[in-house]
Amino acid sequence: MTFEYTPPKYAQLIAELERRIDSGEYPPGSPLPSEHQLMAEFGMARPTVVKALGVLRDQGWIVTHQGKGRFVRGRPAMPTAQQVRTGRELLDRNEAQVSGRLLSAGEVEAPNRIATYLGIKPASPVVLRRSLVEHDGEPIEISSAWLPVAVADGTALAESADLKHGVRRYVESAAGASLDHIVEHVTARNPTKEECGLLGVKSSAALLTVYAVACDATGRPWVVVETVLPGDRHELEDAYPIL
Amino acid sequence: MTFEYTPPKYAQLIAELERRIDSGEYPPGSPLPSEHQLMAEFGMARPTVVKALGVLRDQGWIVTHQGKGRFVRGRPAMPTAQQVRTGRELLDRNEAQVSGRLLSAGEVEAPNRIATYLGIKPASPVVLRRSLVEHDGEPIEISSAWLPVAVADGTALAESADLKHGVRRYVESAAGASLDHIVEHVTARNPTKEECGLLGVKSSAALLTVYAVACDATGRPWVVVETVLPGDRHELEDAYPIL
DNA sequence: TTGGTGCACTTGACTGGCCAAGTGGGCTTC
DNA sequence: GAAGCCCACTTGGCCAGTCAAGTGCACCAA
Repeated sequence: MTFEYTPPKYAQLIAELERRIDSGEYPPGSPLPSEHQLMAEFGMARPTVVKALGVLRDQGWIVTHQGKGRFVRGRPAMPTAQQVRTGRELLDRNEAQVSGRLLSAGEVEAPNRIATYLGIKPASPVVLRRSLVEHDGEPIEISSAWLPVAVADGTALAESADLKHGVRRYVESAAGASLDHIVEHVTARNPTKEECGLLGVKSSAALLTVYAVACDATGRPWVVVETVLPGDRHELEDAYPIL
Repeated sequence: MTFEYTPPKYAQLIAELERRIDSGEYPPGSPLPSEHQLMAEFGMARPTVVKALGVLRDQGWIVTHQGKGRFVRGRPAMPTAQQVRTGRELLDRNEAQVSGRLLSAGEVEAPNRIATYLGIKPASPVVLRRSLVEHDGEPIEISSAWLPVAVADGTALAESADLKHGVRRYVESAAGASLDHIVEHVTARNPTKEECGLLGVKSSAALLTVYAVACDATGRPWVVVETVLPGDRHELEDAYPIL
């Protein structure tokens, strides 16, 4: 019994056209072969050709002008499935894979900012799990996760043992739903005394802090992951289309 | 002579299904009517129904499981056409509309960071246009635009007069191509002496700095717009999907 | 020369139909 | 009763063709 997988025809056409654009055979600005030419060359019906071209348009490879044709834009410079984002990385980070040490794991009163993000009353009890992340023996980052006690209850998140998986896995099983999107808040501030000692920076240093609120598909927040980085050693990168 | 515009059938189906999901008629988690049921109800052929459902899936309204059906997720919480982004706002900002004053406009040597972003040699000549932005008489932000002289030449960008349009307009006409996407770099640092005076902050304050590199479709950088904000008075927000 | 007409070519929207593949429940058979 | 098969229903993929709408150029007439 053999399992042969042949991709759908339209996917083959997509791959071939991407190859030709990448190779320079279809340089940016040049017109693509018309739908009928592609039908003839690849032996496909028109809807199949159109479907493939629609995907290429949605991904930014080409632009179409009704009555004129389709024109090459080039390999989309924007990574279509976005790049590494701070919040996503924090959510899926595995404590066993990054070197560092757990600072605390337990119940605290929610600071105003965290309470706002989680949609709960200030000073409500939340579970805070905080770690110092090191690289080559140097402290580089303090990362924290804040959850309502109702979510953290019964999970390993409030325990002092290393987590086997990222925070996301625990939250999703407690939530019974999958996390859908992240809202990030970035700001700069001076360190607290504790952070000075942990990160080994002066009290006048500028810290970059990122709060990432992870929500389900209905927009309900489930967890806030936070990271604090010395600004002189790190920068965040992000890319997005204009308009 | 009358011009009546009737949207395509598939667009009408999209609108109607979005309405039903929004109204709660199709609550989250519930199955949508099958393709054949929708064909019967709306009098459309199957490809038309499938096209509409494909758009709803791409926009995050529904999920599909082959063999089982399509299921409602709810109104996508992620704004599909993204929200206001710092870099985009800077690029399209009109000097006549924001209150502030021009600090400088002319040729300087490119700092290392700017030269790297623009893909030119450090200390190459670039045109720097820098403004102090105020709100209610208080300084809140220093915004700058950096361009290779070849791009700025012949435009109003190097002149001391107020710009009639945003930077983007001038760059696009000089480039002969439209700007396609932005790569943002965010970091935190202490202010320079000059910035202390302009922004009215202490020398130990934490400043949030955003560098936005605007590129065309081929990834070539054309301009860097920069903003410097006191971290205690501003924060950046961004939302994106998980996976 | 200039202006307008018409046609060829392009993409957009839609129809009606086909077969394949995944899912789940009911039925048959052991 | 349990295992396995079959079938109905779902979505995925594909085809052949129609009509509409936008673009540009060749051609023709004033």
